[in-house]
Amino acid sequence: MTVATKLRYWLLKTEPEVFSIDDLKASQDFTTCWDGVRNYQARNFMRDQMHLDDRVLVYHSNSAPSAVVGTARICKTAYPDFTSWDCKNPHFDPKSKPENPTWFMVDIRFESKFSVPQSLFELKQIPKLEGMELLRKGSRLSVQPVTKRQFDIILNLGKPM
DNA sequence: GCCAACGTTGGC
DNA sequence: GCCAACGTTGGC
Repeated sequence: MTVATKLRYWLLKTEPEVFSIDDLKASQDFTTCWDGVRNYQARNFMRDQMHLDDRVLVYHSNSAPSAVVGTARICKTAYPDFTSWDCKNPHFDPKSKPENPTWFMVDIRFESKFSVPQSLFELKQIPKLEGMELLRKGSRLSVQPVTKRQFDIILNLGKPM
């Protein structure tokens, strides 16, 4: 029996001072583990809903300007975030144990960098993006689902190199 | 640096 | 279960 898996679309936030789209592009095999997510809703999206080859918008938060800067793909589905039980890691969480992990991560692979980064300010001007989670006031979720339509609008405007 | 909008913790 | 206090995120 074949299981039909629907391709999904996501937005992942990262602070470029910590890990940027250029860092992703420079990573071994263009790939990195998306560690350090410590929010249950974000974890649940990663653990329960991300499929192989799902598409990702990469967003630079806490930036000048904050913007969607490129795309990636999910290249490994959820597995335990081992940084959570490393007491020397800044994302250490004593309640997460190897035998019963609290936190999960996925791997993503660089796909494209935008020649025209799509700043938060610009995205807010686009009526068709109304309702997008990223644009909601006070939105802090670092792993967000986006619709295909939202993804395509931003991809087209971003003009991947 | 400020502060609004969260999510988490823990007393009760 | 309620909610105040606290810590964090992230725009500006």
